[in-house]
Amino acid sequence: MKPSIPQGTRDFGAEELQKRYYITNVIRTVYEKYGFQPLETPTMENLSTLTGKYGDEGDQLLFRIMNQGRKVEKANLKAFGEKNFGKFVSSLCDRGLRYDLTVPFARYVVMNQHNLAFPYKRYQIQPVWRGDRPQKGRYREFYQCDADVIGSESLLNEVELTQILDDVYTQLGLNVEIRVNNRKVLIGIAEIIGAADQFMNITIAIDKLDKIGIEGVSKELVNRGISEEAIEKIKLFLDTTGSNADKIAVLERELADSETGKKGVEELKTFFGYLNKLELQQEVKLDITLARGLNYYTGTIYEVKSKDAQMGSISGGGRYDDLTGNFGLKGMSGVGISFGLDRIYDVMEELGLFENIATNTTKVLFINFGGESEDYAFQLLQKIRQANIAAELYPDAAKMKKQMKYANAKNIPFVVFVGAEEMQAGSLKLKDMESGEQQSMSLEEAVNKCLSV
RNA sequence: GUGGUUGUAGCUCAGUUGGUUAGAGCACCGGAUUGUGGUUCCGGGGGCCGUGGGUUCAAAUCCCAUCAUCCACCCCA
Repeated sequence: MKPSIPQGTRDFGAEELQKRYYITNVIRTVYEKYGFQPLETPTMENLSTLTGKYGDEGDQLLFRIMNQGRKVEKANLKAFGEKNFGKFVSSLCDRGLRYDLTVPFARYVVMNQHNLAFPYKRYQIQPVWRGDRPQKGRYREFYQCDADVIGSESLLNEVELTQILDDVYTQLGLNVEIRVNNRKVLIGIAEIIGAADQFMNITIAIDKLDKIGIEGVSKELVNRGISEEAIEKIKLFLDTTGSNADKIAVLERELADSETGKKGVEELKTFFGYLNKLELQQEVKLDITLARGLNYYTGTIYEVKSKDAQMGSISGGGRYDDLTGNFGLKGMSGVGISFGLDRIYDVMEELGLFENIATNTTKVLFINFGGESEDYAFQLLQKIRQANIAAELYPDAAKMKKQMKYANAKNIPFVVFVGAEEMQAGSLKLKDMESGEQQSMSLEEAVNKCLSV
């Protein structure tokens, strides 16, 4: 049998993991600096928790887990006979793999509402699964690094999440554009042009502006059944250029007749008002065409893209007013962001940003000469580890060449020889593998030398 | 879900109009070198040519199917 792994999944070796840990450590540290606390939830959730939260498209991408044992009796054989396989499969599955971290978080909040201190700020770094066709920057199993605040409507939360985005990407050495918009503004636009019921169709179409241009968007809108008159009005909004303040001024003027729109504009003004008093490293841009985000977003929405690499969004997020409402807890507004670890990794790899990352490996390899010297080296090994130095003794008295090659392959900077001479003298011989220099010294001297690197 | 790309050694890839025993580089193993690696030199092991079927005297090469892969669309991190 040829070994293989499922489509869209990957193994991560030592080198990749070191880099991935580096990224998540930066994110975790920043999250904690802003007062977020960790949470982990199960890999699988009940399907009733997951379905209906991500739109039809999302539901189709959910990985379902087939029932086992007698539970297969629940299978809807009638649906199978009618070739309604979607329904048939659903009748066979009660659970699924988590599709994101936000919905499990909402479920957790509702289940633990009496024990949590609100506003509750949690971060969560775990894999999620989507039954998408894999391609560049898209995997079926990938890590999200989420932070959410729930139980507070203050826009200060939005501001702080933006600071977190800025802080993390600056620390990682990435040059990004943080795009911000507000769903209420989008709803306002839909109202003003007299197509409030077409809100989703409109946002999906205008979201593609930077990809297919204004003509492409017009065509898309026509296809989605929007009237010519409405499309002309939409174009007025899409043409808006200039600074964030300029754009807000235009929105304020044009959306004066929409209550929801006005609210959205107010929120943007407050948000940018705070933001302008901060010194951020990355560019934060109001983008009226930004519409992405899952179904549940209702206010501010975020999206982050690398300026130097071609890659979809590497972070996303937004405010959702009623995520916990589905689970019976009303009036809980939340806002959150998510870093896409795998895409950030791909971008950093492409830009060569990992070159300066110190990879932790064994610092010292003891060459094994067998017999008494093996025993002696083993004792020294214990002492060097007590000094908190990562060290290992080659477990077999293999040929010197083989042991040295092992040190090279693992990028071990120091090799220690303890043979008959050294045992006699009570010393050891330390070799610097990079320079090739070696000298006899005491254990203490060797420890100091290793610690100095 | 739709469209396309590519599947040959552990890895990256050659392989002519179908024609002897399918190659190279890197990696691996052994030797030159029994207490010193990276460089060099010599030697060696490794392949159901993705899988199944078909055409042919003859298939890595042509045809069909299937699986996998990467890319684009859709959607998203």
